[in-house]
Parts: sequence; C-alpha cells; structure tokens
Amino acid sequence: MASNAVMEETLQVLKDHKLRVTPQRHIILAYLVSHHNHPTVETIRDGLSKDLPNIGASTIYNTLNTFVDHHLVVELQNGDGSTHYDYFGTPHYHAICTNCGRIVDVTYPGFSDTEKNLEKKTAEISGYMISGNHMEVYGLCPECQIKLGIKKND
Amino acid sequence: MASNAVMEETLQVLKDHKLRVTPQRHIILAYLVSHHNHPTVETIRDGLSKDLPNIGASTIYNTLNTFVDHHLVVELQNGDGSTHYDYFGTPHYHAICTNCGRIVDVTYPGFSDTEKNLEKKTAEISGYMISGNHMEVYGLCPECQIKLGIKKND
DNA sequence: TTGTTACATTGGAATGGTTCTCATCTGTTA
DNA sequence: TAACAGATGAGAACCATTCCAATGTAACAA
Repeated sequence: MASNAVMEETLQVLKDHKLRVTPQRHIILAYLVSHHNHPTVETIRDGLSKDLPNIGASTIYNTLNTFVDHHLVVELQNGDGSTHYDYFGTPHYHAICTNCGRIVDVTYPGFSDTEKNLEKKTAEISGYMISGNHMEVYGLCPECQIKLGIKKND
Repeated sequence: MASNAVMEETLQVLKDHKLRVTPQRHIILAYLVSHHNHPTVETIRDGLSKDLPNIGASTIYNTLNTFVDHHLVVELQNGDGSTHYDYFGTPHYHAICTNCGRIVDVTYPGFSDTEKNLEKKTAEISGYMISGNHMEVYGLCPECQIKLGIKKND
C-alpha cells in the first residue's frame, strides 16, 4: 500500500478530474504515482496482489484507459508486445533501450520550451488544434552497452 | 506499379542496406516511397493486389519489420488498433488526430536541430547511446474541428 | 440516512493484429 | 551453374486487449 501522503494526493487528483473514486482506481493511481517502473497491466496486477487480490484484468485496462483519456497517464511501447504505463505528474519524456526495453524518464531545464515550440510550429503548419505530444529517444542503455561490448568513443 | 524512377531508387536503397532484393521487398518499398498514406499491412496488401496478388501477410510483416530494423521505415500507432508504416526518407514527425486517426507529416526549418539537441541532452542525462527518436503531436485535425463544431480562438 | 441511478467492476468469451512454423522457393556468391 | 543462406507463403497459434452481461457500488438528492 502506498503512503498516506500519496493516498491523499491521488484522492485529490481523482476528484479534480471528476472521476468517481473507487478503491480500484484509487489504489491503481497510487501505485503509479509511487512507482516509476513503467509497469504493464500484468506488473500492476502482481504489484497489487495484496491490496486488490481479486481485481479483474478488465478493470485494470478500463482504469488505465480512463487515466490516459484524462491525461493522467501515458502509454509506452518498448517493443516487448505489451503496453507500459507511466504516471505523468511532471513533464518528461522517455529514453527506451532498443536491446532490453528498459525505459527511463528524462527531462532537462528548457525541455518545456522545446515542447511548446514543437506544438506551436505543428499548429501553424498542420492546422491541427494541439492537445499534447509524445517524445521518445531510442538507444542502448549503459548496461546493454557493456553487455554487448560496445565502447563509447567520446 | 510505381514509376521507373522510384523503382530504380528503391533498388538502390535495398542494395545500399545489403538487403536481398526480392520482388516483394522491391515492390513494397516502392509502394511506401510513392505513397504518403501511412498504410497498415492491410492497406498495403490491397494496394498491391495487382502487382503481388498472392503475397502472404507474413511476408508483408516480415518485410516491414526488416525495413524498420534498417531504419528505412517507422511504425506509427494512431489508436485504431493496427500499426501504420511510413517511409522515412527525409526527417519529419507526425501530427495525429485524436478523433479520426488522420496522420500528417510535419517538418520545419530548424526541426533537425531540435531533434539533435534532444538526442544530445538525452545522451548526457541518461547515458544511453542514442540511435534515434520519435516525436508525435496530438490534436484535432482541421476537418474534425469543423465536424465537432469546435471554434479556434486565435 | 436512505433510495435511486448512473457508472464501475468482474470473469469469461471473443476479437484480431501479429508472430510462428515449416515446407518450398529463390537471390546471391563462388 | 551449383550450393546454400535466406525469403516466401498458408495457415495455425498466440496473446494482449476489448467486449459482454450480470452484479456491485459511489454519488447525489430528498
């Protein structure tokens, strides 16, 4: 179970988004807020086996889809066949390892400007009314660089 | 069938990447180069029904996966459940309509710098050895803005 | 507090895009 | 031209996700 602070925070988040507060939603959101492991549905189910031993897979899917619709959570594909989820409390993007699938969160000062600029340019050029974006960077994580015997020449 | 110019170009692309030149690969690549419709496997199969009436679905999947591995083609999800493919001859990114799934190519002067900067920052922060990136922007396409009766206030 | 109602949860069945298998075929290279 | 590694094709298999119908429950009002 997540800490009381997290439980209070997530309760407020659900209310702010006018989402009906069910134990399932509350606990799943708290799990996502307090874990940065980019879990799949199965990972979440395993992680909640004590808090919600009887939760249905459909509920987890429904809940996550609802969170995605409300922009609380983003979906990620790392090539392993199933979708990964990430609580999106603060703006960031992801670096994904092309060898092992490891996902890490990345941000830097000025990233928010980069993002805004991309959205602005896109709106101008395409005429789309922009609601969001998704940025990913691919490469070999440090561990896989070693594992594969690749040396960085910098 | 694509034009002779496209057929020559794609032949060279395959050879440059040391890919065995089969009629299937040649024709699929030519299709992707000469269409900017971000097709699914089924779209491609339909589009090639005259050139390759007996092609197997597995072959199209295999071929596209090979092209993706060689960075000739990128995969796109627009939420309709199947993967879309796009020939990646020149750097660009995609704007995807959250209502109808329409995908359009976007680029602008300076985009390449934005991209390089993102990759550089990511390498510094994460330690990943970067090999590529993927950027997408979401919103309502002009048509859906009208269809949904949404007025832009700018 | 209670009743009402719209919405959420569940488990199992159904779906369908993608991968797998393996026999056959074919580019490529020597 | 021979030999072989690799590509193709048809269909079966896979499996993540969605669908469905019955049941349960959060939210709101009286």
